[in-house]
Amino acid sequence: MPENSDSNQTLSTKEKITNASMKLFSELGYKNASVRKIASAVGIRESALYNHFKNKEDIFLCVASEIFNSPFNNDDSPTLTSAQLNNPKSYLQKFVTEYKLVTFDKTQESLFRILMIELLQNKVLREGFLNEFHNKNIKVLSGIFFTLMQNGIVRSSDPILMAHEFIAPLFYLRLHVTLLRIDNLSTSNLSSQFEKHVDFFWESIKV
Amino acid sequence: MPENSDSNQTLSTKEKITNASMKLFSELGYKNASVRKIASAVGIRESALYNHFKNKEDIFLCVASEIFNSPFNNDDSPTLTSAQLNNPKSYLQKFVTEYKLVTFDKTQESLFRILMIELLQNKVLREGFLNEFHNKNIKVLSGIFFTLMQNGIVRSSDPILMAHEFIAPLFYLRLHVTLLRIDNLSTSNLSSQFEKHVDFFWESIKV
DNA sequence: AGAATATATTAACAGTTGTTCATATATAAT
DNA sequence: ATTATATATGAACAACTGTTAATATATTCT
Repeated sequence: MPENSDSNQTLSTKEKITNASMKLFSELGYKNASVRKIASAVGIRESALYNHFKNKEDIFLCVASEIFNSPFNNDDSPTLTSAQLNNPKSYLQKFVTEYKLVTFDKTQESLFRILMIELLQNKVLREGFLNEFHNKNIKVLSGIFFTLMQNGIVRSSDPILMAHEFIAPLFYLRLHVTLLRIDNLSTSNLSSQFEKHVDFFWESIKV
Repeated sequence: MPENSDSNQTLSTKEKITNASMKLFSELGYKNASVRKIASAVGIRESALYNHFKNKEDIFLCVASEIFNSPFNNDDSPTLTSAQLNNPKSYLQKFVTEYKLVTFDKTQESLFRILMIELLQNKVLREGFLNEFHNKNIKVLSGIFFTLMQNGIVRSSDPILMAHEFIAPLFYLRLHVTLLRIDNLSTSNLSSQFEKHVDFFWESIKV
């Protein structure tokens, strides 16, 4: 039996629930997204939810589990190839392009909203944020900057500090975009700032 | 009649309510901080709250109004004195010291938590964040960078971009500290990063 | 002193919450 | 076709929500 999750029609009830929950959690937060709201968004009664999930928290965990396995973390090669060593700025540009893509992707935006809404109230999300979002990025980037420093391509400094300085404006930008989009405000000004950041940063570290 | 708000004893009931509410809102968020929890934290019944505030939202607005009139925004002279022109790095250091102070201040931390918890769900807070937190800082800083550029003290670039690059790591750092402190984790590593940011940034822009 | 005002309490309200149960209706397996 | 399984429904539950009303107790004013 075809259990597709793609187009529209042949979605299993369980998938419909997670989709509707993702939307409602990202708009209302955990507490305000009641099981009745979720159920009616799916088109069933609230008691029917319990045939697919143990309870409300189970639904949330199912949605939240998607937050940290972004496409972002997988295809990032943690080591520099010699080709990338020859053009380090373009490597940073590629990183930022990916980051920008995630920022403007609809699904990733919903997940990011959930993360930000519940970040201060949910320990699991906090740990995921620090480990998967922050530390993983810092580790990858600081490794790259370390190599670049050793080869005399960028100025000598603390690689971890440099990674922090590189990632922080991207995160800040992503949050900014997310906030504007909630109120349907234009983000065209911010869109180009991703690339400008790379330019500025490269000017800051190139030797 | 002495209506002090300082030490401990002679707090008016209204002040007790706002204090308890600030604590509960910052720990639980708006929805989870019920009027009964607030009342019992003060030591009265929930109905007595309505002698001091119109409703729950009124309490929240009273607390939230403190978020954006931080000591931070007032004594910041928006123009550079000639003395500051002679030592521009120390001006940035002063800015960051202030930012760091606010980050580790207990009251400001509670208010920042409330802001971050409700940011994505409360339009007023979103607007306050963008206007009072972001735009005001960008305006002050970009003005300074503009002057420094004109005097050939820092490298030529977009002053607004430069302000963004300067403020983003500070915000990211503040969020990071806030998250760690929720779980009573050590922030000693991060504490020194504020100063390191100034050093790194100054190296990035000095001509 | 007594009158007036401010602030507290108890009780109740209507609505919402997450969850469970018995039961009905589809779908699949034999 | 009959049985078994998965999934839906409607009703109910206890707990909690913000808020109001009637009433009691302090505090302040004259």
